[in-house]
Amino acid sequence: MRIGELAARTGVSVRALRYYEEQGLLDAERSTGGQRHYPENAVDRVRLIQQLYAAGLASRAIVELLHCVVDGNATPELLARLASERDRIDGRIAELTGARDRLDSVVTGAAANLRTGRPCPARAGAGTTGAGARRRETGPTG
Amino acid sequence: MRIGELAARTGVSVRALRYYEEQGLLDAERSTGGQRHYPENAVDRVRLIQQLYAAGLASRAIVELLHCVVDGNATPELLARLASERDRIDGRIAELTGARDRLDSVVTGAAANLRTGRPCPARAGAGTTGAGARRRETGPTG
DNA sequence: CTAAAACCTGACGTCGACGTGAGAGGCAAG
DNA sequence: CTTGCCTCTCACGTCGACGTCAGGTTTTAG
Repeated sequence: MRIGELAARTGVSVRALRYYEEQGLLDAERSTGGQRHYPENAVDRVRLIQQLYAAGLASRAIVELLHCVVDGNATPELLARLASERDRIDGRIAELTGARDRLDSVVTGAAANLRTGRPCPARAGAGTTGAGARRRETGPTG
Repeated sequence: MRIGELAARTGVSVRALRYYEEQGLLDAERSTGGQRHYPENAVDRVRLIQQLYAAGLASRAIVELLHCVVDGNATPELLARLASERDRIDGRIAELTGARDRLDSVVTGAAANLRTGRPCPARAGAGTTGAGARRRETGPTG
């Protein structure tokens, strides 16, 4: 298929597909006219790339990973890097979970305020869920 | 405390603290000489800001959230936005979890390759998918 | 054939959270 | 006073994954 169809089927832009090729993430055969032609499995490949990008991996890391997946070239160093990437993702998940809980407590508290008509619980003293909402602004203007 | 101490105690750069002020996330009293002075609770404030940044919230969203937390101004619209941010974080967590599992299977499979000396399992069963849409390619060991 | 898509290669623009360097001023100590 | 560190305000630089515009070519439809 040509680049437009691949873009449509994967949901990524044509520009992005060219960018992937530029980064060595995706290769294509060329027609006599110079147009790119992709095999069916390019769809899955692009989806994998997207997933890895979404995970926060840089294109350079993805390139190496793909070399492993596609060419079967895996060195212990690469594996170590990928494992470390994995751990970083784990860390991010933990961060996000913490932040989500925090945000949750803020939202919950604020919603309660709307109902009670009182100022934010942060001022009243600590969080409703106790998720670290002790943002006691013992400060300036009231 | 002055900006250098706040930076040291929070682990963020001086530049970042000035940036937060520029974005309306953090305010400071000024000495006659124009230097910023922060109260103790600024430490917690900065940590909250960092956590929200880490969660992927943009400074604009954080500003509004802080207005809620600090000033007690929460509109239903703001709450809806924050709730939607929360859901986005949830989505990100799901994305990351999926990507991590995927990465995991690649690493595990590649490690198995190193031991067996065989090419990547992606090739062995590649057929149409190439990059492996199926995460069943994980090796026997774990 | 023509016209219209779709595609091509550059190459500059974007956005966000700062980094970094310049040049000048504040602040405590001697 | 001077020294020396910290701080101030611009204001341009960065990095990554593209967006977008320009100008030309290939493919497809009629």
